[in-house]
This record gives sequence, C-alpha cells and structure tokens, in this order.
Amino acid sequence: MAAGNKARPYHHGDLRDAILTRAAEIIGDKGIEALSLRAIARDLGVSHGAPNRHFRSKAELLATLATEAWQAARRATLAAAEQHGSENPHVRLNALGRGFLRWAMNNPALFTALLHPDVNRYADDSLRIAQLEFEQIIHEVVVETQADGRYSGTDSNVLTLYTNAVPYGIAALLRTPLALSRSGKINQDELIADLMELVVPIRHSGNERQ
Amino acid sequence: MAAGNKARPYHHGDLRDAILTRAAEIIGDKGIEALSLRAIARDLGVSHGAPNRHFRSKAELLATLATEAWQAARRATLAAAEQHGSENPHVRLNALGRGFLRWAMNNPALFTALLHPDVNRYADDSLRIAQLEFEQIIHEVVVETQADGRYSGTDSNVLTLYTNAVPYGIAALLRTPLALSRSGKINQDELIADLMELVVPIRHSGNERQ
DNA sequence: CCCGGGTGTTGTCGGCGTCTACATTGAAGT
DNA sequence: ACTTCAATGTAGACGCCGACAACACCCGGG
Repeated sequence: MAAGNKARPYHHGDLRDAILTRAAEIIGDKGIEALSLRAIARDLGVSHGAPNRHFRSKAELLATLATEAWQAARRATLAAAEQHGSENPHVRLNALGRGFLRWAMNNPALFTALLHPDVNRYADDSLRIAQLEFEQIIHEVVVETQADGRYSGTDSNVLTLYTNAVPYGIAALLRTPLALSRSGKINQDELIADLMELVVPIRHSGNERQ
Repeated sequence: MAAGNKARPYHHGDLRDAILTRAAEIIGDKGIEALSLRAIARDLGVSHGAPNRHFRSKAELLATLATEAWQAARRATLAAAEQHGSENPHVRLNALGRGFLRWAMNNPALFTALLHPDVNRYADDSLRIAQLEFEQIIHEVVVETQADGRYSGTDSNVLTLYTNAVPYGIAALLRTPLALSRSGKINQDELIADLMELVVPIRHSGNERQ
C-alpha cells in the first residue's frame, strides 16, 4: 500500500463530505439546475456510480444540502446576535435579522437551497427539524420582545412568521439585478441596517413609537 | 383533408399557448424539476421536437412562464388595490400587499416561477421588464405615501425594496408546511391582513404611530 | 399556380439518474 | 494470522431527457 502514497486509493475516505462541498460550489457557480451527480463524480475522480453509495438519489443530496444550509444560517444568525450582545430583546431581534441578511448575501449558494421549491418538495425529517430550529431562535426573541411590552397586540406566531419572512424576502429580492439596481450604490451593511430598521426600529430609541 | 375532421390536424394551431398552459399545470402538480419538454409534447399529442419551434430551449420556456407570472401578479395586485379604492396612499399600499399575497397563495405554480433561481439565471429583457413594471406599481404608491408625510425619513428606494420583499418573503415561507403549522388554524385572509398590518398599519388609524 | 417560410415529424447524439452485478478494501471476530 | 463480511467503489446497461438536423406538410402571398 505504500503508506505515503494517497494518490488514488480505492476508497476515497471522505467522499460524502467531498460530494456535499463540491455540490455547494457548483450551485454557487452555475445554479442548482446545473448540478449533476455524474459531474460531481468526475470532478472528484470517482466513478459515476460512487455517489449512490452516499445519497440514494439526487433529491436526497439536495435535501441534505438544504439541511446543512439551515444549520449554517442558524449558527451565523445566532453568532451575529450574540456578538452584538444587547440586553434589549428588540435590539437582539434587529441584530438577528441583520445577521441573517449578511449571511444570505455572503452565502448565495446555501441561501438558494433554503427554500428552493424542488428541494423542499422532497423534504425529509432532518430538513424539517433544521428549519424548525432556525425558526425557534426567532420565536424566542419575539416572545421576549413581547414580554417587554412591544407588539403586544399581535399573535406571537404571526409576529414570528413576519420577522422570519422579512429578511428572507429581502435577501431573495436582493439577489435579482433589478432590486440591486434600485438599491443603487448604497453600502451593503447600511442597506441592511436601513431595511431592518423598518422591521424592528432601534435608532433614536425612546421617542416615537414607544 | 376530410374537411370536418379536426381530430389531429398536422398543425396544432395554438401550440405555443398550449405548451405554456400545460407547463404551468405540471409545475403546479410536480414542481419545476419534473418539467420536461418531451412530457409536455406527449400530453399535447405532438411529437417531441415540436416545442423547439416555439421555444429555443427549456430555459426560454421557463423565462416566458416567469414573464407571464410577473404580469399576472401585477394585474391581480393592481385589481385588488383598485377594488378597495381608498384615497389614502398607505391604505392602498396595504391593499397592494394583501392583493399580492392572496394571488401568491392562489397561484402557487406561477408564484414559484417569479424568482425561481434557475429561471432568473436565464432572464431575458422581457422578463426584466415585466419584473420592473411590477415593482413600479409599488414604488409609485410608496412615493405617494411619503408625500403624505409617512416614512419621511427613509429613502424611497429602500422603502420600495422593503414593501416589495415583505409579501414575497411571507408567501415563500407560507408555502412550507412548517410556517403553515405555526400560523395554525387561522383563516387565510385574516392571517394576510394581520401580517400586512405589521408592514403598513391601517387599523385604528389616527392614534399610535401617526 | 407555385413556392417559400412556418410548423410538425422523425431520427440521432451525448448526458443524465438509477439500478445491478462485480471488485476491492479494511476491520471485526475467531 | 486467517477468515469473513459489510462498506465502499467500479463498470455496464436502461430509459428519459434536451438539442439538433433532415425531411414532410400546409398555408398564404407572389
């Protein structure tokens, strides 16, 4: 076996992860439509049937990718809020939204997978759980914000849906050339802050609207 | 020949429209991933090469479908606002959002096409124009609302982006089983109204927040 | 009347996802 | 150390797909 020679061992050793990584790259470069198991296998120097050992179907690969995307989004969003570290729930809620938006803009391939229609059509339990865990972050902070006296007239589930949907919709639109042209030459972080200010106001806090 | 027999004339007569209609049906039933030109041709009783006369590629068919989706969304949204017919710009803005959301929920196949990643990747000019025309409706009412004294501190383009993104994001999330479970057994129209109230408040107008 | 361009057909090509039979490997149990 | 066996990778086949080219049909303008 020539201990040092790892040129092309019969077994790849980490094929499953390599497939997922390469898949994310391809989606980022050419879109989900251009993804093919055979092309991934070629790129990784394995035979066209090898991926079947790790993913029963292409749909299962996509679902796995989407699951990891939700987990990554959750980590990035949480980290952004914790780094900010305010004790005010509504400030944290704002930071969550900005964190998610930044992650979405910096990880277009994974963002695309989050709610891709063809991905969610074949959703399995782990995908649903990852999505749920992401949503729970928002929900918790929403409830805290309401306990703080804000948005008291609105059902917390409706509010969670809203707070969840806004950054998602913004990120989706920002990925089109049209919306980008309208947002013009504004700095990305400024734009994100301005947009989230409309959802959860945190500037000049203490005068208008509570 | 056989003048009266129109069972299967050599020329279909309206193949292009028939393809678009059938494509929308298939997308609604099984998703864009399951769409194939050959299956459409089979369903319509024409040969597998016939669609190529009307759409140079599958991507062109999808782009055409997306263009029609933006136009349909524009018509439905405008109609909803006009039917409401208030002279207050912010009330009309709210009605626009609710109209779009209702359309999106009632036309899932077309909504899916609006910003489908693989569709927009091959966007042509007519698709961009249709998208632009939709956005302009929102932009006009946003400007009127600002002239009315509301949201005066925010750039109108940012505000348009926000107002555009919210119903889109909500509609996208509402198409997942998870978000639906959270919204629970709430009546759809009520849910839409509650959500849009968070974007553009119109209830108990005149007391809090302007 | 004819003829030319638009429309539909048929055949072909390479690529794809998936399945099956076979090869290779490393590790667990004796 | 030897055997066994499940996991992993390979090679081939099948049917479907998108795209293209060559041919067939049909209608309307000269």
